[in-house]
Amino acid sequence: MKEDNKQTLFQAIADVQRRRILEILKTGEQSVAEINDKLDISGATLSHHLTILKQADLVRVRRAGQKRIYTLNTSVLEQLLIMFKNLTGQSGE
Amino acid sequence: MKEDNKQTLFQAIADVQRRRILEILKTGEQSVAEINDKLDISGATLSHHLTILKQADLVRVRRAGQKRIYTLNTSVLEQLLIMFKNLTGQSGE
DNA sequence: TTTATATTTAGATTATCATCGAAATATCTA
DNA sequence: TAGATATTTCGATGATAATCTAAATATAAA
Repeated sequence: MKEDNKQTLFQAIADVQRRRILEILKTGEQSVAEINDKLDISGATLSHHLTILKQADLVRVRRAGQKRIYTLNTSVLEQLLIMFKNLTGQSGE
Repeated sequence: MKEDNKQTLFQAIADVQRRRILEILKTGEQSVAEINDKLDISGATLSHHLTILKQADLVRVRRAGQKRIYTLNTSVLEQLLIMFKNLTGQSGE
């Protein structure tokens, strides 16, 4: 993975709200409004965070009527875990 | 682990120079000057990054004459790996 | 004890980032 | 088509953060 993408990924998970969004999405795909119910930030701020997570390819979106449904992208999460192991030399076992 | 410490950890690894420092230390303990030889930043900036890594408890220091020798703190790296796995929902195997 | 070496601290600058309210866009429904 | 709902975009603001040079501190050597 290119260093730029790596940086985008590590940066994306550096924010506590974005990590919360990822954990919320772990429980299943959800609309923006549903995610927003579980956080204490404005819609504009949530939208901003979702943009960053999208850029990092950590989440995917699809439309459903007026709603937009966000899901986790597990393959990138796997890559992230591998990069972390490489970073630290931890085998994880 | 407290959310504050978690944030400190994720923040610490969000910077590319600090990740480089961790990778440099993977090859073994080193003095500040030795680390600096492998990076293209000023001594002051390196010192700043080392402070942040120390606060996150990702590295440890000991003195040896005028030098200060930095080492990785593997136990915190293990904890961080666990947090990564939790975040990503990946078993890692 | 003066000088050299190693590293940190101080202070300043510039850039990035999280956040908000308001406005814009897009879709659906009546 | 008009109004309601869902989400994003705009523009601004305050807070952090990365970086540098210069000065300070600490240790070692001459």
